[in-house]
Amino acid sequence: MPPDLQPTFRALADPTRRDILRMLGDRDMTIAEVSDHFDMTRAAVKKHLVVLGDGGLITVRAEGREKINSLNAHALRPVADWLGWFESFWDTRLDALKSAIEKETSNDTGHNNND
Amino acid sequence: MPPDLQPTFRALADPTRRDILRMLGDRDMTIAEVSDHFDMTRAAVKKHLVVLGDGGLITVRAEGREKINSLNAHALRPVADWLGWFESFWDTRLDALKSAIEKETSNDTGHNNND
DNA sequence: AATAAGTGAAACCAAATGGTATCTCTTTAT
DNA sequence: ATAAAGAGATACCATTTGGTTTCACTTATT
Repeated sequence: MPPDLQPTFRALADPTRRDILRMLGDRDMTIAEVSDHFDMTRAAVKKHLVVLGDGGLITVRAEGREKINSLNAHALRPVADWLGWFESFWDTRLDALKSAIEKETSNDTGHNNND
Repeated sequence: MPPDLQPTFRALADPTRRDILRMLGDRDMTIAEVSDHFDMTRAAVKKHLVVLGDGGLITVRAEGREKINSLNAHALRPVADWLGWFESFWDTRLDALKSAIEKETSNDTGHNNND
C-alpha cells in the first residue's frame, strides 16, 4: 500500500516549513536554533516541526535537554513519484514529440492513406 | 526572478485538487464534468479550480456557455526543481555512498566498532 | 418566447491553520 | 541548592479553508 501523501503535501504547503527543510538540509538543528532564523515564537516553530514530523519529513532525537531535528528527505520520494506521473506533460522534448504527433494526426484526417 | 512557488504548493496540498489534476491529465473537462466525479457541490469544485488556477496548474477556455479546464503541467516544473534540491538526500545510490563515507570516518576516529 | 443548462458570485458556516502567551517539566550551569 | 536554558502543553485568538445554499447571468434548446 502506498504511503499517505496527504500529510507530506500538507507539510510542504507552508513557506516557513519549506525553509526549515532547506535549513535542515545544511545541518541538524535544535528547535531554538531553527527559531532563531524566524520572526516568530519558539512555540510557533515547534508547531511547524510537528507538522513536518507528521509528514515524515524530519526526525527528532533527544540529546540531553535538547531535541535535534534532522531532515528525512526520503519522505520526499513519494512526492517526487507523484509529480513524475505528470512528467510526460511538461518535458520539453516530449512536448516537441507530441506536437509532431499531433501534426501527423491532423494530416491523417485530411489524407486517409490507411487502406 | 523565480516564480512564486507558494500558490502552486498550496494548490497541491488538497487531495481533491490533486485528483482533479490527474483527471485533467486524461482529458479536458468542464466544471460540471469534474463535479460529477466528486461528492460535493459544483460550487465547491469551482473553488478548487480557482485555487488550481492561482497555482497556474490549469488553464480555462470558454466554449459557448461551457468552460473547458485543461491541465497546465508546466507549473509543476518549479515544484519538481524545488524537490530536486533534496535529491542528493534520498537518492539510494548516494545513500550507499554516504554510508561508506560515514563508516570510513568512524574508522578514522580510531574507535573499534567491532566490540 | 420560454425554458433549461452551465456557470459565476455572494453570504454564510464549521473546522483547520498559524500565531500568541503562559505555565510546567527536565536538564544543565553557577 | 538555586537559577537558567531548552522544550512540551494548553488555552486562546484571528484568519483561512472547504464546504453549503441561494440568486443572477449568459448561452442553448424547444
